[in-house]
Amino acid sequence: MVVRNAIGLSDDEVNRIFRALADSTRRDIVRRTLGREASVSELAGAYDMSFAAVQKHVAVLEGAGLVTKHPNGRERIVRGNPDAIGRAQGLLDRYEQIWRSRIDRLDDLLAETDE
Amino acid sequence: MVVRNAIGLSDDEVNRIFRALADSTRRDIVRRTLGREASVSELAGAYDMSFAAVQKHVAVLEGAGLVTKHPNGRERIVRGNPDAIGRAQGLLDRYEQIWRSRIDRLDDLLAETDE
DNA sequence: CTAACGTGCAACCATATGGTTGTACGTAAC
DNA sequence: GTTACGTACAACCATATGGTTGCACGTTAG
Repeated sequence: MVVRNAIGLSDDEVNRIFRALADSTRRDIVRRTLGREASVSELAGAYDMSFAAVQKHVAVLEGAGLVTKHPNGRERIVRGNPDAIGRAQGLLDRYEQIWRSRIDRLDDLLAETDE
Repeated sequence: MVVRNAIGLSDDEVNRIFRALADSTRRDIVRRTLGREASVSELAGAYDMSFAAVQKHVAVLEGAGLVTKHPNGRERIVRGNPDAIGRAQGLLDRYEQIWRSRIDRLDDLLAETDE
Protein backbone atom coordinates (compact mmCIF):
# COMPACT_ATOMS: atom_id res chain seq x y z
CA MET A 1 0.00 0.00 0.00
CA VAL A 2 1.28 3.40 -0.98
CA VAL A 3 1.39 5.86 1.91
CA ARG A 4 -0.50 9.06 1.20
CA ASN A 5 -0.54 12.25 3.23
CA ALA A 6 -3.41 14.51 4.20
CA ILE A 7 -3.29 16.28 0.84
CA GLY A 8 -3.88 12.98 -0.95
CA LEU A 9 -0.45 12.74 -2.55
CA SER A 10 1.98 9.84 -2.23
CA ASP A 11 5.48 10.52 -0.94
CA ASP A 12 6.76 9.89 -4.42
CA GLU A 13 4.40 12.42 -5.97
CA VAL A 14 5.51 15.03 -3.46
CA ASN A 15 9.14 14.23 -4.25
CA ARG A 16 8.47 14.79 -7.94
CA ILE A 17 6.69 18.09 -7.37
CA PHE A 18 9.50 19.62 -5.29
CA ARG A 19 12.19 18.07 -7.49
CA ALA A 20 10.55 19.61 -10.55
CA LEU A 21 10.48 23.02 -8.88
CA ALA A 22 14.17 22.78 -7.93
CA ASP A 23 15.38 24.06 -11.30
CA SER A 24 15.29 27.65 -12.54
CA THR A 25 14.47 26.74 -16.13
CA ARG A 26 11.58 24.57 -15.05
CA ARG A 27 10.22 27.21 -12.68
CA ASP A 28 10.38 29.66 -15.57
CA ILE A 29 8.46 27.27 -17.82
CA VAL A 30 5.78 26.96 -15.13
CA ARG A 31 5.57 30.74 -14.81
CA ARG A 32 5.28 31.19 -18.56
CA THR A 33 2.69 28.50 -19.13
CA LEU A 34 0.61 29.57 -16.14
CA GLY A 35 0.35 33.02 -17.68
CA ARG A 36 -0.13 31.90 -21.27
CA GLU A 37 0.06 28.46 -22.91
CA ALA A 38 2.93 27.77 -25.31
CA SER A 39 4.16 25.02 -27.65
CA VAL A 40 7.29 23.08 -26.75
CA SER A 41 9.30 24.66 -29.58
CA GLU A 42 8.07 28.09 -28.54
CA LEU A 43 9.44 27.39 -25.06
CA ALA A 44 12.65 25.93 -26.49
CA GLY A 45 13.26 29.19 -28.33
CA ALA A 46 13.29 31.06 -25.03
CA TYR A 47 16.25 29.24 -23.50
CA ASP A 48 19.89 28.88 -24.39
CA MET A 49 19.83 25.09 -24.64
CA SER A 50 18.83 22.41 -27.12
CA PHE A 51 15.26 21.59 -28.01
CA ALA A 52 15.72 18.12 -26.50
CA ALA A 53 16.84 19.61 -23.18
CA VAL A 54 13.73 21.79 -22.95
CA GLN A 55 11.65 18.80 -23.99
CA LYS A 56 13.10 16.88 -21.03
CA HIS A 57 12.32 19.71 -18.63
CA VAL A 58 8.72 19.77 -19.84
CA ALA A 59 8.56 15.99 -19.36
CA VAL A 60 9.76 16.36 -15.75
CA LEU A 61 7.12 19.02 -15.11
CA GLU A 62 4.46 16.86 -16.72
CA GLY A 63 5.52 13.89 -14.58
CA ALA A 64 5.04 16.07 -11.51
CA GLY A 65 1.64 17.28 -12.73
CA LEU A 66 2.82 20.88 -12.83
CA VAL A 67 2.00 21.23 -16.51
CA THR A 68 -0.22 19.37 -18.98
CA LYS A 69 0.45 18.78 -22.68
CA HIS A 70 -2.24 18.84 -25.36
CA PRO A 71 -1.69 17.83 -29.00
CA ASN A 72 -2.64 20.47 -31.54
CA GLY A 73 -1.72 19.48 -35.06
CA ARG A 74 2.01 18.90 -35.11
CA GLU A 75 2.49 20.98 -31.97
CA ARG A 76 2.13 20.08 -28.30
CA ILE A 77 0.62 22.86 -26.26
CA VAL A 78 1.95 23.17 -22.71
CA ARG A 79 -0.25 24.61 -19.95
CA GLY A 80 0.73 25.29 -16.37
CA ASN A 81 -1.50 23.45 -13.87
CA PRO A 82 -2.50 25.72 -10.98
CA ASP A 83 -3.94 22.76 -9.03
CA ALA A 84 -0.48 21.26 -8.56
CA ILE A 85 0.77 24.58 -7.22
CA GLY A 86 -2.12 24.58 -4.79
CA ARG A 87 -1.23 21.09 -3.64
CA ALA A 88 2.37 22.14 -3.01
CA GLN A 89 1.09 25.09 -1.00
CA GLY A 90 -1.08 22.73 0.99
CA LEU A 91 2.02 20.72 1.89
CA LEU A 92 3.90 23.76 3.13
CA ASP A 93 0.82 24.85 5.07
CA ARG A 94 1.06 21.65 7.08
CA TYR A 95 4.59 22.53 8.14
CA GLU A 96 3.36 25.89 9.35
CA GLN A 97 0.67 24.11 11.34
CA ILE A 98 3.27 21.91 13.00
CA TRP A 99 5.23 25.00 13.90
CA ARG A 100 2.16 26.69 15.33
CA SER A 101 1.24 23.63 17.37
CA ARG A 102 4.75 23.71 18.81
CA ILE A 103 4.24 27.32 19.85
CA ASP A 104 0.94 26.33 21.45
CA ARG A 105 2.69 23.62 23.48
CA LEU A 106 5.31 26.14 24.62
CA ASP A 107 2.48 28.47 25.66
CA ASP A 108 0.95 25.64 27.65
CA LEU A 109 4.24 25.09 29.44
CA LEU A 110 4.47 28.77 30.31
CA ALA A 111 0.87 28.75 31.53
CA GLU A 112 1.63 25.82 33.82
CA THR A 113 4.68 27.64 35.19
CA ASP A 114 2.51 30.65 35.96
CA GLU A 115 0.15 28.65 38.12
CA MET B 1 25.45 40.19 -10.11
CA VAL B 2 23.27 37.51 -8.62
CA VAL B 3 19.67 37.71 -9.78
CA ARG B 4 17.21 37.84 -6.91
CA ASN B 5 13.45 37.51 -7.03
CA ALA B 6 10.75 39.43 -5.23
CA ILE B 7 11.12 37.32 -2.09
CA GLY B 8 14.79 38.31 -1.84
CA LEU B 9 16.21 34.88 -2.66
CA SER B 10 18.67 34.08 -5.43
CA ASP B 11 17.75 31.45 -7.99
CA ASP B 12 20.32 29.19 -6.43
CA GLU B 13 18.83 29.57 -2.96
CA VAL B 14 15.39 28.70 -4.32
CA ASN B 15 16.86 25.66 -6.07
CA ARG B 16 18.36 24.49 -2.79
CA ILE B 17 15.11 24.96 -0.86
CA PHE B 18 12.99 22.92 -3.27
CA ARG B 19 15.76 20.36 -3.79
CA ALA B 20 15.99 19.88 -0.03
CA LEU B 21 12.22 19.34 0.19
CA ALA B 22 12.28 16.77 -2.63
CA ASP B 23 13.21 13.89 -0.32
CA SER B 24 10.89 12.09 2.11
CA THR B 25 13.52 11.62 4.80
CA ARG B 26 14.45 15.30 4.70
CA ARG B 27 10.82 16.40 4.84
CA ASP B 28 10.38 14.15 7.86
CA ILE B 29 13.41 15.72 9.55
CA VAL B 30 11.93 19.16 8.94
CA ARG B 31 8.59 18.04 10.40
CA ARG B 32 10.24 16.56 13.47
CA THR B 33 12.53 19.49 14.19
CA LEU B 34 9.78 22.04 13.62
CA GLY B 35 7.74 20.31 16.28
CA ARG B 36 10.58 19.63 18.72
CA GLU B 37 14.35 20.09 18.37
CA ALA B 38 16.56 17.00 18.24
CA SER B 39 20.23 16.04 18.11
CA VAL B 40 21.69 14.55 14.95
CA SER B 41 22.12 11.11 16.54
CA GLU B 42 18.57 11.27 17.88
CA LEU B 43 17.39 11.84 14.31
CA ALA B 44 19.71 9.14 12.98
CA GLY B 45 18.07 6.64 15.35
CA ALA B 46 14.71 7.29 13.71
CA TYR B 47 15.67 6.14 10.21
CA ASP B 48 16.83 2.90 8.72
CA MET B 49 20.09 4.26 7.35
CA SER B 50 23.58 5.06 8.59
CA PHE B 51 24.40 7.99 10.86
CA ALA B 52 26.49 9.52 8.06
CA ALA B 53 23.54 9.40 5.65
CA VAL B 54 21.30 11.28 8.10
CA GLN B 55 24.15 13.69 8.75
CA LYS B 56 24.26 14.43 5.03
CA HIS B 57 20.50 15.02 4.89
CA VAL B 58 20.77 17.48 7.77
CA ALA B 59 23.62 19.21 5.95
CA VAL B 60 21.47 19.58 2.82
CA LEU B 61 18.63 21.04 4.91
CA GLU B 62 21.05 23.38 6.66
CA GLY B 63 22.44 24.52 3.29
CA ALA B 64 18.90 25.37 2.22
CA GLY B 65 18.23 27.24 5.47
CA LEU B 66 15.40 24.86 6.38
CA VAL B 67 17.05 23.88 9.66
CA THR B 68 19.72 25.39 11.90
CA LYS B 69 22.28 23.51 13.98
CA HIS B 70 23.44 24.61 17.43
CA PRO B 71 26.33 23.03 19.35
CA ASN B 72 25.45 21.77 22.80
CA GLY B 73 28.29 19.89 24.43
CA ARG B 74 29.18 17.02 22.17
CA GLU B 75 25.78 17.14 20.51
CA ARG B 76 24.48 19.28 17.68
CA ILE B 77 20.89 20.35 18.19
CA VAL B 78 18.83 20.62 14.99
CA ARG B 79 15.91 23.04 14.79
CA GLY B 80 13.49 23.47 11.91
CA ASN B 81 13.41 27.02 10.58
CA PRO B 82 9.84 28.21 9.97
CA ASP B 83 11.09 31.33 8.14
CA ALA B 84 12.43 29.23 5.28
CA ILE B 85 9.06 27.49 4.98
CA GLY B 86 7.44 30.90 4.80
CA ARG B 87 9.79 31.95 2.02
CA ALA B 88 8.95 28.83 0.03
CA GLN B 89 5.25 29.61 0.49
CA GLY B 90 5.91 33.14 -0.74
CA LEU B 91 7.40 31.67 -3.91
CA LEU B 92 4.37 29.49 -4.59
CA ASP B 93 2.10 32.46 -3.86
CA ARG B 94 3.68 34.26 -6.78
CA TYR B 95 2.71 31.44 -9.12
CA GLU B 96 -0.86 31.68 -7.92
CA GLN B 97 -0.77 35.41 -8.60
CA ILE B 98 0.40 34.76 -12.16
CA TRP B 99 -2.45 32.33 -12.60
CA ARG B 100 -4.97 34.81 -11.22
CA SER B 101 -3.67 37.58 -13.46
CA ARG B 102 -4.19 35.23 -16.41
CA ILE B 103 -7.77 34.71 -15.36
CA ASP B 104 -8.18 38.47 -15.12
CA ARG B 105 -6.92 38.88 -18.67
CA LEU B 106 -9.35 36.23 -19.89
CA ASP B 107 -12.13 38.06 -18.07
CA ASP B 108 -11.10 41.24 -19.85
CA LEU B 109 -11.34 39.46 -23.18
CA LEU B 110 -14.81 38.20 -22.37
CA ALA B 111 -15.85 41.65 -21.22
CA GLU B 112 -14.69 43.09 -24.54
CA THR B 113 -16.65 40.44 -26.41
CA ASP B 114 -19.76 41.35 -24.46
CA GLU B 115 -19.62 44.98 -25.52
C1' DC C 1 42.91 8.28 32.76
C1' DT C 2 40.28 5.57 29.86
C1' DA C 3 36.27 4.18 27.56
C1' DA C 4 32.20 5.35 25.21
C1' DC C 5 29.53 8.74 22.68
C1' DG C 6 28.39 12.24 19.10
C1' DT C 7 30.10 14.32 15.28
C1' DG C 8 32.65 15.52 11.01
C1' DC C 9 34.78 14.17 7.00
C1' DA C 10 36.98 11.57 3.26
C1' DA C 11 36.79 7.82 -0.01
C1' DC C 12 34.11 5.05 -2.54
C1' DC C 13 30.07 3.21 -5.27
C1' DA C 14 25.62 2.96 -7.95
C1' DT C 15 22.26 5.53 -9.88
C1' DA C 16 19.92 9.87 -11.23
C1' DT C 17 20.15 14.24 -13.54
C1' DG C 18 20.90 17.65 -17.09
C1' DG C 19 22.93 18.36 -21.00
C1' DT C 20 24.42 16.97 -25.89
C1' DT C 21 23.80 14.95 -30.90
C1' DG C 22 21.53 12.05 -34.15
C1' DT C 23 17.62 9.59 -36.05
C1' DA C 24 12.78 8.74 -37.07
C1' DC C 25 8.14 10.07 -37.88
C1' DG C 26 3.70 12.56 -38.23
C1' DT C 27 1.85 17.08 -39.83
C1' DA C 28 1.75 21.34 -42.52
C1' DA C 29 3.07 24.18 -46.36
C1' DC C 30 4.19 24.79 -51.03
C1' DG D 1 4.79 14.81 -53.64
C1' DT D 2 8.45 16.97 -51.55
C1' DT D 3 10.24 19.93 -48.23
C1' DA D 4 10.29 21.97 -43.85
C1' DC D 5 8.60 21.96 -39.09
C1' DG D 6 7.54 20.11 -34.43
C1' DT D 7 8.12 16.34 -31.75
C1' DA D 8 9.75 12.00 -29.74
C1' DC D 9 13.28 9.11 -28.40
C1' DA D 10 17.75 6.72 -27.98
C1' DA D 11 22.63 6.87 -27.02
C1' DC D 12 26.05 9.06 -24.83
C1' DC D 13 28.66 11.99 -21.39
C1' DA D 14 29.90 14.66 -17.13
C1' DT D 15 28.48 15.69 -12.82
C1' DA D 16 25.36 15.46 -8.78
C1' DT D 17 23.02 12.66 -5.41
C1' DG D 18 22.22 9.31 -1.84
C1' DG D 19 23.98 5.75 0.20
C1' DT D 20 27.99 3.04 2.38
C1' DT D 21 32.38 2.25 5.54
C1' DG D 22 36.27 3.82 8.01
C1' DC D 23 38.88 7.07 10.65
C1' DA D 24 39.85 11.22 13.45
C1' DC D 25 38.69 14.15 17.16
C1' DG D 26 36.38 16.69 20.87
C1' DT D 27 33.26 15.75 24.90
C1' DT D 28 31.20 13.24 28.59
C1' DA D 29 30.98 9.39 31.93
C1' DG D 30 33.10 5.96 35.02
